[in-house]
Amino acid sequence: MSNGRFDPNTADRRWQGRWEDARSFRADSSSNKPKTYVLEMFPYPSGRIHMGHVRNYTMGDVIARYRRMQGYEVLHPMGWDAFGMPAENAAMERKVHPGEWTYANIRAMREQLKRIGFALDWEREFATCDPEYYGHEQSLFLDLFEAGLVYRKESEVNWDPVDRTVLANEQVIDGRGWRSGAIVERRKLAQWFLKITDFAEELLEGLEGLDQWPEKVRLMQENWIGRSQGLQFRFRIASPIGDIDSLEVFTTRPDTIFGASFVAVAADHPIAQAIAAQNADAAQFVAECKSGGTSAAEVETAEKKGFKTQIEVVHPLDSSWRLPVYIANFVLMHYGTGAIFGVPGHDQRDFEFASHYQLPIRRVVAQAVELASEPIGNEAEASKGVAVNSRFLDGLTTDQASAEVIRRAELAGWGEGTIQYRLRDWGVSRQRYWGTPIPIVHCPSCGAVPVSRDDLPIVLPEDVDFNKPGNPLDRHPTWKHARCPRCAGTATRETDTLDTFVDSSWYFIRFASQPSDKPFDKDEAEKWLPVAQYIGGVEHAILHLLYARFWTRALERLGRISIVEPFKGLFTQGMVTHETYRAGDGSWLSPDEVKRDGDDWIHIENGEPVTKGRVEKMSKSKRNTVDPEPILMKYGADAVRWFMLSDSPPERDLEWSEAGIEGASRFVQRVWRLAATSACGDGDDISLKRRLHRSIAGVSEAIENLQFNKAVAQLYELTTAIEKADPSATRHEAVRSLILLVAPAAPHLAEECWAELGESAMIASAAWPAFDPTMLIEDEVTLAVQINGKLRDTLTAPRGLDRAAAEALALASEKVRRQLAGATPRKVIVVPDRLVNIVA
RNA sequence: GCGGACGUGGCGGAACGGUAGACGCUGGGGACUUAAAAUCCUCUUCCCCAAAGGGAGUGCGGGUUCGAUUCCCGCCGUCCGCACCA
Repeated sequence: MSNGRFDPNTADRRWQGRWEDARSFRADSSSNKPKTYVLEMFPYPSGRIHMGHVRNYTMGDVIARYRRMQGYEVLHPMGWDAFGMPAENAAMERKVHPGEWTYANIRAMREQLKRIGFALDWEREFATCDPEYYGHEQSLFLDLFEAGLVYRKESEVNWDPVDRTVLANEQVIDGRGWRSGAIVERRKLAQWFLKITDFAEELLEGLEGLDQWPEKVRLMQENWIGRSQGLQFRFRIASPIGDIDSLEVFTTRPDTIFGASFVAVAADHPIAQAIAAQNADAAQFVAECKSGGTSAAEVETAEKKGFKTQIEVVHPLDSSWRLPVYIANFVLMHYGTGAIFGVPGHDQRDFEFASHYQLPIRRVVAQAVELASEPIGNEAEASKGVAVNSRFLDGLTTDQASAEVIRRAELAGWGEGTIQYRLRDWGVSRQRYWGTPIPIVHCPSCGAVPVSRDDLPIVLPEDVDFNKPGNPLDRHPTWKHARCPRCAGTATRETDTLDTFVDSSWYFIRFASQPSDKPFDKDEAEKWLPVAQYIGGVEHAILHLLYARFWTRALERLGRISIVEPFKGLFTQGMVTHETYRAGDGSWLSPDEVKRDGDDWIHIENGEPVTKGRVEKMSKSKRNTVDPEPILMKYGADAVRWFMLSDSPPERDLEWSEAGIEGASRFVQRVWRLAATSACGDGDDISLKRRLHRSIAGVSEAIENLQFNKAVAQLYELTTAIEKADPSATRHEAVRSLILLVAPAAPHLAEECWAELGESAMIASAAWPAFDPTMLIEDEVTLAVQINGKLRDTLTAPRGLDRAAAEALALASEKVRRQLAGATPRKVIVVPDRLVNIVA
């Protein structure tokens, strides 16, 4: 065993078995050690682990193992985000039950994860499709329901008339259903919503405290919540239609109120609907607006169009001033009040609309009062300035004028200063089978009634048929028939299931505490929460993270938990990428279908030339994926883990390459050789000792800052230094320390080396090495000598040399004397122990 | 359109305002070997030069500074998020 190569094929399994037997990574909530919670975003059980998972979980594992070695009790769990559409698709395609398919995938992926040797507490594993988990979720839903945070409202969905199913936006391709190819309709269905908007302000303010989150993610959430302050006010309709006698609008620029030329409402605004009911032309225009696409390109190019109604409204600050009302295609029903007043001079959309319909374009804001009569050019001026042509507002700044208009509106009662959010309530209804059933019963006399808690979990029926279109829950022969929990009359179960984002909004709490009689125990959960370090992809920067933050705050409001932010530290890792290859006919080729031929690439099968494309995210469609499993078989877990941490900074993309994994594998063997050949020598090697302590400090710092690529580089340097050193007691000690430093990233190798060095305990329970700060200070330093900022020489000098001595030393340099050629320096800058800059 | 990030050798990337290119990959040369693999040594930013040495250089143009990859201003390019948000 003490010579030859490290053999991961036997070693990996052996140590994984030892860890499992010793329950090395079980998180003990009764431990006296300080606790920490390391979590990676749990995977969807698609059936196979991909490189993105490997990278994500390797990073988390390094943190978890590093913390454990530092003496923390670490919670590092794993589970499965197991509900969702792919299981239903598989059911349709392969005639397997979604549950059967999902659990088979979980078994396969669990084995794959175990093969990589992650320090996970598998005793806490669960899947969100376990009735136990979603039963608790149903009870939490009822908690929110009782707290008034759940409501039902009509909402539009994408409806596939052939498959008779609701489609997600991503399933609508060019206006057609992805499977049926049928033209998708917009249908209104009564759906359940969670009042996330109640928390808009808190969720926004809370971002400020998240100083261990990437700035980018905080900004994305901030923009998503989209707070804007302004005036909400009512126009009186000159001639009321039916019982509608006023029209409410929202503006962020009340200061431009005297620049109004028109008022416009969205096509689905009640006023537009009322008019369309009486006027065929209006009805046609409304229909046209609804059929327009919402893609970025279409929106960009869509012309601003309107339908002029017969209605006029009265200007709130001048009762003799009438404004025409249009139905306009660019006004959105879901923002503000679904109606606007148009100020063409100072809003680009309004400008385009007014130009089209020859409406007045007035200047009411100028950069200076003197410029009041400057005409508006060929685009709107949205910038702030001073009010002009605005009666009593003239001369006030934009902010002052806005405040004044709000003051008058509130005084006179026709409007009030308000805050609008872009954030909308969270629609959680999904017309699908494979999800958490919404625990509600619809009773003809009592309405929507929550299920009795004694009946939880409401379990999905097993005997479902995916061969017919529509929601299997809805057409199941018996499942939906129920008794009303209130009046015991005949009633119908809700057949919608919850959005899978609900499942992932509290799983991190369940990991921390999993009693069987309730979703979690407050005290137990709070031993671990909040998650100290959460790691996942940026694709979840908005929705998942916002929903989880909301859910946690909602539970806090209900007194169920006393934390408000679930994730203290967040890290978003980059993607794993690979080169792409295309055959002559443009079809994508996978990496194992091509080979190198000098500087070119050829198709192995037929020898034809292959075009090498861009490096892109690994994806099935580009066929540039690399399956981790054969790589793990060939190189072992540690080489793969090591490669995942090397080279690229973790927040950036990592390009997979054969050469890269080879390099990682070489390093694993180098460390093994050092351990296998190290002997207890005699004597101190002070320079190696310094090098070692610098490495311990450097690697620790790099891991703390999640700069794994830097930790890796430092370990390479240390390894080289040890290899080059002569045998000594220091060298043997350095090898021991190296093994400890390498352990979080390459744990199997580390265990094997540790045993080889004669240790009887596992390195999994060893302590992280400490460094001696005095060892970081060198007694000789290299002084850079510059002339006018250009490097001319480097000198070795004792540390702590004073300025005069350093200057003298520099001026004595042969190279400096030659460069100066007798000239007298005008000035000399000395940075002690670093450099001397001679200004000539 | 709005918001943000990034731009350094052949490649991935390092560099408290202070020796640019650590470390890895690739490539060249060499050692060991019958040979190969493995391993080890060595070179590898560009230009001039036999060498010693010199010059240029962190997307482009300016600025601040004794000194700028780093700070400031203005461009160019790439990528990401949001998007008719009133």
